[in-house]
Amino acid sequence: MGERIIIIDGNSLINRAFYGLPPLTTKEGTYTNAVYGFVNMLYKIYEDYQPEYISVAFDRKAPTFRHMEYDAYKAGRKRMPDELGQQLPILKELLDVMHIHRMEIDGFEADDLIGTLVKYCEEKNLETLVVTGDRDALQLASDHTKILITKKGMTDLEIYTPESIIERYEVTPQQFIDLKGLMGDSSDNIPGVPGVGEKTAIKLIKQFGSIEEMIRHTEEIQNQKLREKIESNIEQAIFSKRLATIKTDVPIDLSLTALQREAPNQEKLLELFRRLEFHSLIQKMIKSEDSQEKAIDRAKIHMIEKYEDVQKLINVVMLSKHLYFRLFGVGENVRDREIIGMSIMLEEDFSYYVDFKVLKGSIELLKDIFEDENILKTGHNIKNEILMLRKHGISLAGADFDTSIAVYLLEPTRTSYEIDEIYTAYLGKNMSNEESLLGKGKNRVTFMQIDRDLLSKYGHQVCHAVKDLKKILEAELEKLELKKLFHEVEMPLIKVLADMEYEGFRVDHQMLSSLGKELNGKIEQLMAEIYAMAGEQFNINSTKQLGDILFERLKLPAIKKTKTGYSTNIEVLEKLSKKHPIINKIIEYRHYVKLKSTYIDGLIDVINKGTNKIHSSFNQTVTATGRISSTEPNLQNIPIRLELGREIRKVFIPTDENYLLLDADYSQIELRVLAHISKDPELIEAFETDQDIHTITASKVFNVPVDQVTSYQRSSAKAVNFGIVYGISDFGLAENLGITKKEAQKYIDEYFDKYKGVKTYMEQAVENGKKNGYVTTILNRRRYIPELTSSNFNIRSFGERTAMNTPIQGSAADIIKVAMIRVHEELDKRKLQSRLILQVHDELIVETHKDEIDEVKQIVKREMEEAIQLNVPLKVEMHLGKSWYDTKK
DNA sequence: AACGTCACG
DNA sequence: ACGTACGTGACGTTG
Repeated sequence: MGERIIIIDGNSLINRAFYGLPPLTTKEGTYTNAVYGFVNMLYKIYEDYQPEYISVAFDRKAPTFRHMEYDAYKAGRKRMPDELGQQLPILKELLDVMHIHRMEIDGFEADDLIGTLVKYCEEKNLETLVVTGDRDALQLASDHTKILITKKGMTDLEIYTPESIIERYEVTPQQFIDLKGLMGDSSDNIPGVPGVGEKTAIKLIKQFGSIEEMIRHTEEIQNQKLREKIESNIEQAIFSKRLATIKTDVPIDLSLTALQREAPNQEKLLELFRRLEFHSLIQKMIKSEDSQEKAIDRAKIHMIEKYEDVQKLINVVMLSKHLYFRLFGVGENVRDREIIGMSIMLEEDFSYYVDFKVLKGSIELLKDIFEDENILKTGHNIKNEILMLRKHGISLAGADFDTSIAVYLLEPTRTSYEIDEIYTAYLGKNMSNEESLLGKGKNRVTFMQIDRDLLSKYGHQVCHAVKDLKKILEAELEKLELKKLFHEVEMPLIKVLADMEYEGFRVDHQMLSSLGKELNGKIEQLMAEIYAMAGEQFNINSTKQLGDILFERLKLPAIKKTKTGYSTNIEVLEKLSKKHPIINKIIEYRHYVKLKSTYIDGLIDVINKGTNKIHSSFNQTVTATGRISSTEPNLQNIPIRLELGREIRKVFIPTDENYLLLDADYSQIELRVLAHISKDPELIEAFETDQDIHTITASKVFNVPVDQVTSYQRSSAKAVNFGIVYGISDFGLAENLGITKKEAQKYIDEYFDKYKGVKTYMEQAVENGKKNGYVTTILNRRRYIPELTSSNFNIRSFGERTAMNTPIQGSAADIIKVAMIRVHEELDKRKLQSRLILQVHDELIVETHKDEIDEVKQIVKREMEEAIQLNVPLKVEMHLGKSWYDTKK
C-alpha cells in the first residue's frame, strides 16, 4: 500500500479531550483543556504513525440532511457547553497555524466528510487511518482503512480492521450499519426496532446478512414475538439504517496536495502556545528546535579563520562549477556595508564559514572566484550580495540562480519571499529565520552581535535551502516555460538594479531645505486661516477631526462615507469648494503638507552623508504584474502633474558638472502593447502612421473627422484609452469623466465598435484567464487570477479587469526590463562613464557624461525602441537637462 | 497594524 | 442588483 493518511473526527476528539481532562484555563479565564488534549493527541499520532497526509473534519451547526428527513434526529442531545464551544475556534486556528487541512460543510456531519475522504483515499490507494471516539465509523473499515477509536485515557487508541471488527462484533463493517438500524442509537435518537438490543441484532444480522434480506425472509425468524416486532417496524428499521449510513459522496473538492502534512508555522505556533499558556508544549517546541539546530552536524561546517585556509578554500572552489553562498554584512547603507562573514557550499552538503572578523584580510581575497563567470553562483536575494561585493571592489559574475526571483516568477502575488517561508512552502521543512536570529523592532541586532557558531549554522541552512530549492524551482520554471524570462531577463536585471542603487541620484540638499522653509511658511499661514474660519484649533491632518469640523460644526453636506467616518478626500473637497471658503484652504494645505512631509523631509532623511545622493532600493519581487518598485525612498512617484510639486524635480541633479541627465520615455507604450497583442488593425494603423492616439480615438468614439476633434473630446478619449488599459467598466469611466454610466457605456460601445480587435482581445483575455487560471505577457510572465472563479460579483469583476490589464502592464514591464539590460550592457561594453540611474515604469534616466552625449542618446534610443519587436513601432522621446525638472519641458 | 489620503506610471 | 477603474509606496492618525 502507498502512503498514509490520518483523518480525524475533530468534534469527536475535542469532545473526548474536553470530558477526559480536568478544566484548564488561562489567566484570563479562557478554557483550554480540550485544545490541549487535542494537540497532545495530534503529536502522539504524528509520532506513532508519521502520516504523509492529514485532515480534520468538523460538524457544522447548520442542520444536516438527516435533520431534514427526521425532525427528532439527535433530539434530546445536550447542547455543547460553552466551555467547550469557545475552544472550537481556537482549535481551528491552531490547525491552520499547524498547516493541517480541515473540512466542514453545511448540511453534512463530520462522519460524512470522513466517509467521502476515505473513499477518495481508497481510490488513491492510500493507507487510511480514521481517528474518532465514535464507533459509528467502524462501518468505514476496509482493506485500506483502519479505524482508531480513542480509549478512556485519550492517549491510547484501539485499532480496528475488518478482521478485528468481525472478531469482536461478529459482523462485517458494512453490517455494522444494519446492526445500528436494528438496535437504534439513543444518543442520536435513532429509533431502530423497539425491543431489539445488541445481542438480538447481531443474531439476526448473522442469520440474514442484512436488514433487507431479513425483511424478505421474516418468516424464517423463529421467535414469534420478535418476528411480529420486526414486521411491524420494517419501515422504521430501513429508515434507521439510512440515518446510520455514513455518506461517501459529499460534494467536496479534494486534492492530495491540499492534504499533505506540512511543517507548522513555528513562529505563529509558538505565539499561540504562549497565548494559551501551554508551557509544557512551548518547552517541547524549543527543545526540538534546538535539537534541529544541533542536527546540523558541526562536522558539516568548516570554520575558516586563517589566511592559508582561505587559499585552500579558493583551490577547492576553483575546481567546482557551482557554488551556493550567503554573505553577512553590517552597516545601514548600501555604500558602506562591511562583510563580516560568508557561508559557502559546494556540491556536497558541507559548508565553509569564512570569518572575516578574525581573519586577516577581507573578502577581496576571494575576488577571483566571485569574478569568474564560469563559477555559477546561486543565492537568495543576490542583489544584496552584489551590492556588498561591489562596495569591496568586486563585480559579481556568474550570478546564475536567485531563488527568490525564481519563486517570484512562479508566484508573483506572494506576500513574502523570505527564504525560510519558501523553504517550508516548497520542501515542507523548517529552518531558522532571520528575524528570530536578529530579533525585531528596537531589539533587533546586527549580524555583528551574533555568535559565529550560530551565524555559521544559519549560513549553512541558507546555503542548504538554496541548493535544495534550486533543483525544484528549476524544474518548475521549465514546466511553466519561464526559463527564458528567468535567465535572460530577470537574472541579468539584478545586476542592473544593484548598479542603479549603488550609483544613486544626486540631490541638492540645500535647495531641498530652502524649499522646505518656503513650504513651512505657507503651511503655518494656511493653518492660521483654517483655524480662524473653523472657529477653533484642530488637527487638520486628522480626517476624523476634519470631518467633525466640516460636517458637524460647519454643517457642510457629507458627500461620501468611508468605513470609519466621513470621507474628506480631494473629490469630496472639490465638490464642496463653492460652499465654504475653508475648503480651498484645506485643499491647498493638504497639497503643501504632502510635499513637505513626503518629498522634502522624507527625501532629506534618506540622503546618504557620504555620497550626497539618494540610493533608493529597487525591488524585483514586489508587483503582481512584473513591474519593479522603488522604496526608501520611492523615486517613482516624485511629483510632476502640478507645477508646485514639479519644482521638487529641480533638486534632482547629476553627480557633478561633467554630467547631464538624459530622460528617455516610451510614448504610449501600453497602448502600443495593446495594439500588438490585440492585433487590432485600426490601432496598429494609428501607431504605424504615428498619429496622436487620443485624437484618433476621439474621432472614432465621437464620430467626427480627425481635424474637428475638440480638446474636450480628446481628453475624454484619453480617459477612454486609460479605461481600456485598466479593464474598462462603465462605472469607472463615468466616475472619471463625471458623466452618467449610460453615457460612459455609449463611449465604450462606440470604442469597441471601431476597435473590434480590442474587443475580441478583452473577451479572450477573460476567457483564457478563466480557462487556465492565469494570464500571460509577451515574455510569458504569468499571473494567476483566482478571483476569476469567485461567485462574488465584485471579486470576479476585479479578476476580469486584472485579466485584461495584466498582459498589457506586464508586457510593457517586460519591454523596459529588456531595454534596461541592453542599455546597461552597452554602456558597460563601451566603457562609457554614463550610468543608468533610474526607471519609472516607462522611462529611463541616464546620467550622461558630457563627452558621451550623442553616443549615449543613440544607444538609449535604439535599445529602448528595439528591445522587443512588436507589430507596431515603439517610440521613445528623450530630453537632456541639468536637472530632472529640466528634462521635462 | 489598519485606514485614509495622495504622489507617480 | 451588485459598486470599481490597473499597478505601486509613504505619511500621519487612530485604535
